[in-house]
Amino acid sequence: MSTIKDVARCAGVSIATVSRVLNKKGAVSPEAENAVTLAMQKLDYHPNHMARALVKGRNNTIGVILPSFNNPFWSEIAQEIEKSAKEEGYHVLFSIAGEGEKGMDESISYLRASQVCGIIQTFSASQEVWSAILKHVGLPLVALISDVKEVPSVVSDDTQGGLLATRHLIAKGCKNLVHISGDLKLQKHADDRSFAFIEECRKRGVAYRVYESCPEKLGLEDNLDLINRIFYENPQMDGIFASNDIMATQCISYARSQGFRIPDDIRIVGYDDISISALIYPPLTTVRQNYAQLSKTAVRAIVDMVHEKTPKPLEVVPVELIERKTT
Amino acid sequence: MSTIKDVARCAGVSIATVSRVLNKKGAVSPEAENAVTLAMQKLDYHPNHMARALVKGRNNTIGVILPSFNNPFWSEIAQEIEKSAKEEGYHVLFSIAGEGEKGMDESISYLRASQVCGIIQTFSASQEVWSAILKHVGLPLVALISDVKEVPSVVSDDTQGGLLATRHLIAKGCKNLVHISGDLKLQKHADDRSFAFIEECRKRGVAYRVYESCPEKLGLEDNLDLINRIFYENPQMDGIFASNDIMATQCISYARSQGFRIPDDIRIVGYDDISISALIYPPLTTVRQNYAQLSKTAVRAIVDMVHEKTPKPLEVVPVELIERKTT
DNA sequence: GTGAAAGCGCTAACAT
DNA sequence: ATGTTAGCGCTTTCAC
Repeated sequence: MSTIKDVARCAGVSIATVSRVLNKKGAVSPEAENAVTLAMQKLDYHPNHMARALVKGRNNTIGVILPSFNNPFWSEIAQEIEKSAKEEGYHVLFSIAGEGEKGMDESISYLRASQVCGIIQTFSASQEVWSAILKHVGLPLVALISDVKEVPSVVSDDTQGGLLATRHLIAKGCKNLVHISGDLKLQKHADDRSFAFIEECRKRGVAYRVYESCPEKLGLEDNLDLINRIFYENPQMDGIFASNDIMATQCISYARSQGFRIPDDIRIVGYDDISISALIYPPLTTVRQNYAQLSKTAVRAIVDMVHEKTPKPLEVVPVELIERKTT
Repeated sequence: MSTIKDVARCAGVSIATVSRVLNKKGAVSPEAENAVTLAMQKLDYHPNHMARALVKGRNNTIGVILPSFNNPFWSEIAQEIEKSAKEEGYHVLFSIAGEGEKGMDESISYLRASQVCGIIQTFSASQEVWSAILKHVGLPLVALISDVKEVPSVVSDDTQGGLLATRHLIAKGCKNLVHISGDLKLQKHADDRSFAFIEECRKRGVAYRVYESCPEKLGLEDNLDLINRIFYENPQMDGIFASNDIMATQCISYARSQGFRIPDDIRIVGYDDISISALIYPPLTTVRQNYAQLSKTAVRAIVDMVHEKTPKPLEVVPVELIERKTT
């Protein structure tokens, strides 16, 4: 790998000049510039990010902590963050957090050691874990999806999402609703979907029941057990609001395998609108999270913080009900 | 952010000593070690990866180029690579390649500039593109999924996969098969699935037809057009072998929406076994690619190359037919 | 066992 | 307009 020195020698100039044309900073004569450009090509020169980051103390890289790539939801988020970051001239360094607090600590450690200039954190964690982390981050940090009091957060309008889903089900004539929530112990922003569901059912006098699932466990089998139980315990059930599309998909499969017709016997609405939701049969009615805007806002917030601007403490991104064929 | 200097000062030793305890290299007195450890904790010190990489000329980071996160297939690969790399003591830097040759060039540029010590490349590209790239990589490179002559490659046993799928369909009594292949112009290893399909049909005297799809386009709608056409042109069709699970899922949806019963009227087998395939209804019969072994082998190959060992030019990972309910 | 010093590839004053 | 030089934070000889 050739270095700036090689280029300088080859072009017959000093390294400072090379650096100047590299960064388009400072004045360089056309001849020199030409010589340098040529030399760079000839030597197939690629500037060393590390060295540059070292001297500038900055990386132009945003660290992103994800719980996993298992749920396509996170992949979509990852992809959009990458895109938004690129538009702002930043790179992205992903870290998949292992289980529990330790996993998250490791991720943060890694990202800090990599000198990222900010971290987007998507992992839901209890308040205590957050507090512990916040003590020693010393880096711009924003929470995406999960909402944390002490940190600028960007979330979907989950109350609205819950409302939209519930009202839609009721409007379609459902009288006996079941909601499958995420892990309510984590105090996630997503819990608002569940609260909205409950409140709306109460207000409208619709019978309802809430079941709590252990989410990020990817316990696909655990989910199945839960769904099994739900169907057993709720023979009257005519509508399900699942807190994510994977769960909704599993409900559809279970229902169909038991001979229920969808939407005639049971109506189902999901949450997220991951890309397969439109592909399955019947295509899933769901609440779409705006991945692009979610990601862009989070990236924007990091960039702001890097530039010493203080972003809004909470950004709420609108959601949208996508009516397809399961309702 | 505290540096090694701060730690040294705080511990009352030289930076060399700090470096020694940091790397557990060279002899350090217990007292000194203690003082340093304490100082590191007190200052919340995190060694700077960049600086370390700069001086060592190595990163312990493997670069991975992916076409997108859109198909869950790639997410699963990404996740497994991360896992395998961690086990080998490496980090992973993902780069999502944009469209075409330029996107790939940019990705490679970025990864090289980031001083990764090797690149795992999953993107299918034409032979010319590959040749152009190979000229100036100067870095351990391995091709995953896509098979490239000049580069150590790790692939699934796609011939076997195609055979398994085709035989299974025939064994179930199908007489009129359709295969939806990927983009055959790219000369991917995956094309072997198609060749195996064709050969087996010929050998067994089963009527067949092959349709080519433009894959990585995520043209979900394009896919739909194609499927539509396939059903229109093949009223006799009683079995489909799709080259990936997403496509298979779309076939199922289309078939069901047209009133076909699965598997009674049409049997469908997919390829990949992405995690949702087991969740949809009916659960998809498919050829499972062994993500874990695929990834581990690729990582292993990079590590070998870093250590100046030459890996096998081609590793073929077995596949497995997972029979579920669409056949 | 420990410290001083050189240098990894680069940028940013400071000279010229 | 261009070159010289001092570091960025770290590892690694080489003395002591």
